[in-house]
Amino acid sequence: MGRLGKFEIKRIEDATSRQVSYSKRRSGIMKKARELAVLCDAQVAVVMLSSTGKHHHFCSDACSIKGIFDRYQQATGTSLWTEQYENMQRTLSRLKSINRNLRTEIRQRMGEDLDALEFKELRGLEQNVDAALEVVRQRKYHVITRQTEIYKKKVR
Amino acid sequence: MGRLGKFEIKRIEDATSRQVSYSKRRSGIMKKARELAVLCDAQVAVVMLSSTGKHHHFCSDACSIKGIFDRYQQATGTSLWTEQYENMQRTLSRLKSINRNLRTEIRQRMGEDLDALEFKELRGLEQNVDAALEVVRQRKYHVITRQTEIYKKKVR
DNA sequence: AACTATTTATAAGA
DNA sequence: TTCTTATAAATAGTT
Repeated sequence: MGRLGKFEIKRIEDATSRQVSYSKRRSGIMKKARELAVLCDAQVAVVMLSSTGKHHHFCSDACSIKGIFDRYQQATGTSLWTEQYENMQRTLSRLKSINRNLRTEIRQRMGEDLDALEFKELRGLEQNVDAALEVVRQRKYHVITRQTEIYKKKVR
Repeated sequence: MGRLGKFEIKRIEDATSRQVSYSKRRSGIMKKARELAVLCDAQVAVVMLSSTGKHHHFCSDACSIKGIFDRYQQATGTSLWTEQYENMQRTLSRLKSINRNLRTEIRQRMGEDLDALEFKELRGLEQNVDAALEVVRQRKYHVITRQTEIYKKKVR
């Protein structure tokens, strides 16, 4: 027969009883959630993961858990995903901007898109490119010289 | 005195009663959720948004709603945010890679990091930088010439 | 916030 | 799982 007395809230050790309790109480909570949503015109979402790996959920309204959670986030001001998401968005646009600038710099170093530059900037760019040219040239000579020496050794 | 009869589950029209009911039933659901979590060793998350803009939640475990939802997502296989998130991650690393390459190109055009380049590449770079230098130089002369003309006109 | 008449939920048993 | 039943728990209406 029924319950014999008050009953303590602690983990049910017997696996079968635990599962039966889960099933019964789950439907109880779902019912309560639905009632609360209807009676009080509230939005309710319930998510449950059982110890056996099963999962169930209840969701008022148009049954979009994501929707309710997004609204919850907005309401609480605590951003669960939003913060991370917005961080990524910021990083992304920052990278894009840096990228644009790098491309512009390269184009200018290639002699393109110079219209926006003033005389001083052009002079700076010229000197910079000139110096770079000298370094590249020396490096080239260095490489060709070393290669020639290696070749001579082989022939010898 | 107490409840006089069975009572229909439909929106409570009286705002005060609705609010009181919300409050009472909310604590009821929270209690049930906690009991389920403990008794059945389950993970439970409940989120509620009242019609008056208040919000409450219950969460078993270490009280991370995000955690439970992430696990729920994993369990159901439905990716609510994951897909979007992974897309952004991909875009981000792509941009970072492009960025790295652009920086390398610039450094090489500045005469740095040339060790990795072979002779052919160095010769190509030299020719490219040389041509660019010529363009920049001509542009500089163009600008200085025009500026001088404008100055002469002003003086005249 | 407290009370209380009823309805509900549910543990244990079948 | 589903039903039954004894009992505990929840709660609508009232104060």
